[in-house]
Amino acid sequence: MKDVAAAAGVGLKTVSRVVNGESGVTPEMAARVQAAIEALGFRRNDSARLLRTGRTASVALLLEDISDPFSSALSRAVEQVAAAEGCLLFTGSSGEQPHREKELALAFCARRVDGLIVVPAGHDHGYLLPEVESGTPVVFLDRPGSIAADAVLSDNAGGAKAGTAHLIAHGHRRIGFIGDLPTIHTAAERARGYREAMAEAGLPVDEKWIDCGPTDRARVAAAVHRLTTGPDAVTALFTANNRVTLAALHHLPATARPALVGFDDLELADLLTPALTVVAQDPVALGALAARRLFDRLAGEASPPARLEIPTLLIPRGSGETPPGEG
Amino acid sequence: MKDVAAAAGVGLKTVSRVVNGESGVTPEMAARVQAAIEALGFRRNDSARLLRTGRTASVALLLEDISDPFSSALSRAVEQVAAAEGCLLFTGSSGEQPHREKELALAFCARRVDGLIVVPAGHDHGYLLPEVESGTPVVFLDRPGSIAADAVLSDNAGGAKAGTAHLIAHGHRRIGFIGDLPTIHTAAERARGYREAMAEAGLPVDEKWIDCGPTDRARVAAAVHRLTTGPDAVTALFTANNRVTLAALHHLPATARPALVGFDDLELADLLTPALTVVAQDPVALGALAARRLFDRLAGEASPPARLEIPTLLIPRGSGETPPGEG
DNA sequence: CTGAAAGCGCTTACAG
DNA sequence: CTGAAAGCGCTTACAG
Repeated sequence: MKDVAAAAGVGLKTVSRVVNGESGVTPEMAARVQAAIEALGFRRNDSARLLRTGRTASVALLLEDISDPFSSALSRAVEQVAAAEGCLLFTGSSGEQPHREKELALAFCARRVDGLIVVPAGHDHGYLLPEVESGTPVVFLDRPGSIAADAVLSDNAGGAKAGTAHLIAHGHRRIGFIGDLPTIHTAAERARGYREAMAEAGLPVDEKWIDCGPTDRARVAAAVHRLTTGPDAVTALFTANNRVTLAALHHLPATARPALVGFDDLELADLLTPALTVVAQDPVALGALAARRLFDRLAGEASPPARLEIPTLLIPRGSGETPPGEG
Repeated sequence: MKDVAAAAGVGLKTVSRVVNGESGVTPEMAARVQAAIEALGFRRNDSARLLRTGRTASVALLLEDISDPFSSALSRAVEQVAAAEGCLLFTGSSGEQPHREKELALAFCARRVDGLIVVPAGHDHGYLLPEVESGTPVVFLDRPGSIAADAVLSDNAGGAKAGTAHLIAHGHRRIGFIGDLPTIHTAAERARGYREAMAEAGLPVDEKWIDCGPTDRARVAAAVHRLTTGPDAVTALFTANNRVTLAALHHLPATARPALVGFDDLELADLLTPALTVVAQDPVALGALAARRLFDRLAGEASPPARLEIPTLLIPRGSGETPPGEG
């Protein structure tokens, strides 16, 4: 910019004005500056500009794993809102590791992102307190955080309850629940919804029917096997997230399958035989709302932190409507 | 930082040294600075630091649509390499719109990202020339760009050729090809592979068998209908990307289906009836190689721009092994 | 071991 | 309409 000013024989401020399209520059002056800009191949350094301005026109989205379809759908929704606000988007994956979540979040804050959307991996977000206090808005997404800040969540309990009730309505009394690690908020909430539906129907829950743990194939396969064989086998299964459902589908016998309802929709769910009944989340709505909230905070919204919930949708397709003893 | 220096009664440089863990500070001095840092809640502003340093420790990945499973897999792979290099990652989606690609790419460059990985939406990348010349490495991913720069691609023609040859090997002579817009490089390459396989087998290609266009459901449905009905119906179909395959699966009759091979793997492909035979790309390898290449350039690698190709993998699962007239 | 000066590339306030 | 000065928050190069 200094070079451009020198080449055009004008002051720095005039170049700045031309670059920013500000008014109050004579056409001839502007033309001279423009010529110098092109001759030198000048391109404004936005990082420098933003340093002076105080904001960075960027927000960060901290996900569990961007390659997961749920995460990537969130990401696109956030990106769209950010773009409309003229903000660029940093993304990062914690891989469900609390130390990585913290490391990435603080790295984003050190860059002075204007705001931060976090899908929590850990349970202690005290490290974000100084950032929040110094004015960086934080919105938790998909799971609540441990500090006072907005949170945008699915109605996990309600969805699981509806899915379980759906199985009950189709005659099932012995229903298995295979979920994620109970330390994960969404997993705990979905288990709660399952229990609520059973309780409201007056059905006893055998604790052996509830199997929570990591979502790797082997563990889910073992759970499926344990729950669906033997004299005490369940007649229906509620699989509490997309990875569990996927793994279960791979390990369920082709014939004599229990009824199945999964939490989270899958891309080819409707083409399976039978088609898969799911409780679908709306990741686009979740991401958009979280981003909207973040920018509202940035715009000065000062109401107390809120927990916003997005409803889920039960989509009956076949696998959840088979009566017990048939399947 | 100035405040910290004042509070600790030391020079600015001493604070800088403590913050950066540089040696050459007496323990008592360091303790005093540390105390001031904590009292004031000081956190270093990396953006300012990086302005002085000349780099930004960030790279950008410009995708077609981050919510697409192929894109999000690329993204995770790139992120992993970037993280290992201590770089944060900007992501953005062009939505297949050239003007948006340009807008985003230039915005990233204006932030002075250290490097840029682009999945091209447009065909003219002349606008990136000044950036490349001024030292910002650019790597094209999935599709080549119009300027001299590294490109990391799948073996699209080879994969489509293998998939088509597979159908031929199973007795098909009338094979339909449903693809993306022919202006998209990958689509054109896959069509070329199809033609090559047919030619090598000495099979004539009726131009009516080749249907290229946008990948929306309606258009693909029409193509499927046109190709698979009437006296001239094909006995097999090659669907040239994940969206086309998905749409075709939804519109193919449940019975009397033509044999089917799809380009790109799908998450539940193995659980369909019949299971879906695909030519799988390796998005993780693609993303990792592109990122690797970018950082090699950043590290000074000065060889001429190269086109790097990742092989595809034919995965026979059932839908591509049915002979003609059975289906 | 420690710090005052200059500068990264821009903008904000302020004179002319 | 135009520009010189000061400053955003840090680091680099250099004295002490």
